[in-house]
Amino acid sequence: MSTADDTSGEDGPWGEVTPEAARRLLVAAVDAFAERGYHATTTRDIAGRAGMSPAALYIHYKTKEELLHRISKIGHERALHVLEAEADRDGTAAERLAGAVRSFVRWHAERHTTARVVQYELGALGDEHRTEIVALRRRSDAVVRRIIGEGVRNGEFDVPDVAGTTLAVLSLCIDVARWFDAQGSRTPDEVGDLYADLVQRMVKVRADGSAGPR
Amino acid sequence: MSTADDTSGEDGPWGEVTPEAARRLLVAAVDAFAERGYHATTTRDIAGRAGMSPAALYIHYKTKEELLHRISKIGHERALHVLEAEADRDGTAAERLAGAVRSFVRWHAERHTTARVVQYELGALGDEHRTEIVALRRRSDAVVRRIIGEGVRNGEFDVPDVAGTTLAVLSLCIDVARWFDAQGSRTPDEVGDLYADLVQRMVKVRADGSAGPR
DNA sequence: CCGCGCCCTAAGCGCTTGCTCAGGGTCGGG
DNA sequence: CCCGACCCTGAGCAAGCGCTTAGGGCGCGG
Repeated sequence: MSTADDTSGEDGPWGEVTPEAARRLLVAAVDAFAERGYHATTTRDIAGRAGMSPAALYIHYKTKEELLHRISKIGHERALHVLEAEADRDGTAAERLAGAVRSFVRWHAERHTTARVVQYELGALGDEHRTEIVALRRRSDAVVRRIIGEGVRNGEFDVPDVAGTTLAVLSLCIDVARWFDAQGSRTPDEVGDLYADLVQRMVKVRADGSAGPR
Repeated sequence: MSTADDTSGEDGPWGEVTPEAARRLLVAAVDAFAERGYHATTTRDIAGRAGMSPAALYIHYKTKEELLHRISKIGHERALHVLEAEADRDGTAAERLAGAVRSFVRWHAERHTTARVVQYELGALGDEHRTEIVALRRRSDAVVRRIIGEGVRNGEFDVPDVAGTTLAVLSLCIDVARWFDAQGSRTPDEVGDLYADLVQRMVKVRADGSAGPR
């Protein structure tokens, strides 16, 4: 019946999708795409979950791919917003990195249904739509890279390969969407705290004075 | 410890697929599944890449899903073998963990086409086939957990949450298959070294005597 | 009451899908 | 020469796909 989507702290993740019927279709599409994948989901399935006939979908969306694009764009924007909000706070680089990882991971765990579509189904987008989304992802990368770079510059962090470590941190967070199980024993908060700690350890200078590898 | 177990070479990992035509079909399927995804790949596409007619596929495989199963099973077995070989070496827990991560990551980068199919398309397997594969994945988890647990017990590692950290380490390695780009600037060896170092930092005790989080 | 616009549906079109099947090359043993 | 055995193909079937179109139900100004 209901999905894990209604546990959000905001009044509604898809509140900005304006005609109510269009929103119902979009939420149904998120569930279906997350469960079966984009290509294995039929327009009849989406419409059925929204309580409509297959034809109703095409009143609100031009194609099935446009639905995916809307989901992917809004999802990426939300995730990027979460990341930027933490990155723009005051505090040490370590505090901001921990906050960013914690919030970003929590978002991917809480909203793992959406996140799975957003992360898994990039390849199903058309060419122009995909390049638009890839630009959003590059901004996420830039946010994390900036924090790590600042930490390195002011001596908080010891990171020989900033670009590679940024990639690894983002990869770690994003992959939460793949394995997180709402029925499992870990809450999104717990995973966020665990990951924030692990990432801290990856970047912080070590008191024993050992330099980086090589 | 076996000497002639080298899996390198161009046709490398699929040597055990015995009729040559069946192997050609399987390699074609790996490429197609990795490029477009299982559900977006047609049997005509696979057969075409192998230089055969669509009907030829069904002489060697009963269904398209059986092809995916064969790929997924062999891929998981190879990856697990790589992991276990490093875990069974002599040395400290830190050395074995670093070796396991380095080899596992290198495998996912070098063979990222196969790895992508293996990791992305689990959900497209039938029920019995999927449970069989999930059992293999649990064994990978057990291997890493054992090393980390040993390091904790003998004081090499400081890991408050062994199960969670194991999950994170495996997630980090596996996700390499998603983002690794053969045309990119990083070689599989470089990524393996980088990741082995990052994982070391995640688990090793810190000389400044700080305890874990909380 | 009518008539118009807004949403929606029943029906179905053209095409592709996974898969089947009767038959055709080729080759070694009689 | 014929013979199955072995692999493979051309043609195609039933089902399902994304998407379209003609029209129905309903609220509302007149």
